Amino acid sequence: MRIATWNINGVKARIASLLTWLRTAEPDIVCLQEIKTVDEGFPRLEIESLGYNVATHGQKGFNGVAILSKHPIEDVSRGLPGDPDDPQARYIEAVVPAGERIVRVGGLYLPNGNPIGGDKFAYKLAWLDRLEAHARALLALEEPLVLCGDFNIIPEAEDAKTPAAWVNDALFQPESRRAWRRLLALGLTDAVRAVHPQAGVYTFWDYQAGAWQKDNGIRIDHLLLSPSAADRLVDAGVDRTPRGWEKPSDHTPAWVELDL
DNA sequence: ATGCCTTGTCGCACAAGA
Repeated sequence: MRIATWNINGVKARIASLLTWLRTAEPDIVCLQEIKTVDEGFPRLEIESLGYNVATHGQKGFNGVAILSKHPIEDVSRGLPGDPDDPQARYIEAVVPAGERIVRVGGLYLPNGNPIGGDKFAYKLAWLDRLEAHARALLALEEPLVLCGDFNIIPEAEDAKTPAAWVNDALFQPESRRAWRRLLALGLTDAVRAVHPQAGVYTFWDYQAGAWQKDNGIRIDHLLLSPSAADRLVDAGVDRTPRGWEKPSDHTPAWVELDL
């Protein structure tokens, strides 16, 4: 069972690349972020024609998340618990049956949080508090769980080509990184870090200033595993190929293979 | 120090991204 996460920066602008990648990478489950469309605008039929089920949590113009799965998608919930008045579409969760077992998948698009010290940074930290509380509740279920998506957090200096450039950015603030470590302290495993502990594994390269050509990247898209999912961890990694295509997203997919 | 690109929007510039 291969589960991937990809911030595609606009599903309508990226549909051809998405279909190509689905055909070649053949992931079982994909969490998408920044679909940037309402549910009615999501290119559902084209994706379903490749054998995927689709669940979306869209929003006009910004944000928006989705889950694609070759297996049935059950018990879908939309929105991160903890603030029913939060209008931003940044979280979707579902249960996917996998043979004798199930896997619970939470797809998330964490707020960017810039500039630091403002309302947006406070929203990011509050969102992280809500995520920690929800993760704690999910871990109590003792299920195979994958919490994945665009966390907008650079966990450590080795997760950036030029960490000094990020010291005043919300993605690399001590508060953001502390919240990340609190998630790990709950018992969640950073799958890509577990398989690739070395520096230089990136998932995002800015469109500007030739960042991709210089490999001036950061690792901000992550897959966190519950203990029972981590027990079944076979492999994990980052698929850099779509970042090199024409009209790419600035993010590229990260993935995990579980023996479910 | 700033913009560098890219997307979507009741567009013809701007917000938001990271």
